[in-house]
Amino acid sequence: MISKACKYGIRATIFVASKQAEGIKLNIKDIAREVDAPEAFTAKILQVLNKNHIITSLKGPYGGFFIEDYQLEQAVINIVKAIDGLSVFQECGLGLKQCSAIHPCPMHDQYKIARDALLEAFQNTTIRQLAAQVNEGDSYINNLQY
Amino acid sequence: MISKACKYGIRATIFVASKQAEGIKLNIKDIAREVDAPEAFTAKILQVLNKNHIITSLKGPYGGFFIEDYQLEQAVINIVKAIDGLSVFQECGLGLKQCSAIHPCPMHDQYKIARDALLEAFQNTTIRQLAAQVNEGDSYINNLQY
DNA sequence: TTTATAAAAGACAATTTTATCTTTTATAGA
DNA sequence: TCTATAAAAGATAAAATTGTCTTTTATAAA
Repeated sequence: MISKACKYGIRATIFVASKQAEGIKLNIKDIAREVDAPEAFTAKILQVLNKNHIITSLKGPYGGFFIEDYQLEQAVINIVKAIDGLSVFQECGLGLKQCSAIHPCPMHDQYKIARDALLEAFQNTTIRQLAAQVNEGDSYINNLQY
Repeated sequence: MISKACKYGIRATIFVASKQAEGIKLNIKDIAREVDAPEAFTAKILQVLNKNHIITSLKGPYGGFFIEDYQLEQAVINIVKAIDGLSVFQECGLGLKQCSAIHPCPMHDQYKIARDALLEAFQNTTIRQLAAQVNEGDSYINNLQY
């Protein structure tokens, strides 16, 4: 569906966003711990997110990751775009290289409904909205430990 | 979303199903060529499909793959189940190990809509329906060559 | 300017998925 | 029974994804 890297990236972004009000910078270790993702791998992903202006980073002491106001308004699809690309939202459900209304695979219509629902989910949701949910305690970005 | 193996498997099954009326058996080479999939890999996938009673195979001369009447009525989700398992239809969109109404990820509701649409697509479609579409020339299981 | 800190960059390793090749087994017909 | 045929099974290989470790670069404060 969406790569693990991308899922880690979204969770990390939401976490950073959820701390924006506090005006602090977060380091890799804290982010990885919070979202339950491998630290070094998370570092690589955060690098990509910074390069794509999803979040912002600053090196050195008192450095770390944070998110700027305008970045909070971005739709989550931009995170997917930065890490996985947009192909999930375009590809054929049965793997045909070209699949469209004029040369459809047998599942084209039904699959398109699901794929468009996915697109809508990621397109119509901003990072700010997700962070707010977490801050209000309505949802979570980490795993329950049992 | 769904593995390449699974997509090959669905296309192969539809092809075999589309030839049912002719009462012939198809060999690996012909199936692989038709659905534009690597031959040896397709062989492995057909093996799994046979084991899971999605299609039927017979060894030896005049052998090959075919589909029986009762197998045509199966929903495509059974192919996915045989090859990838059902986790796509259950997993969290952000990769949480447990994500449900009581411990939701921030995208739970929107993602569930897409995931359920996907489930519906695969659950409410039978192999017979897809084969019929192909036979009527309304859709395709191979790539256009350009 | 020096030192400590934290991310960036680069090299590498493990795992999973995709793909191929060889040998074995089943089966039909001569 | 022998032979030819086609799938099954098994062993590998290649590629992609996930994950780790080390070195370099930027920056803030003393």
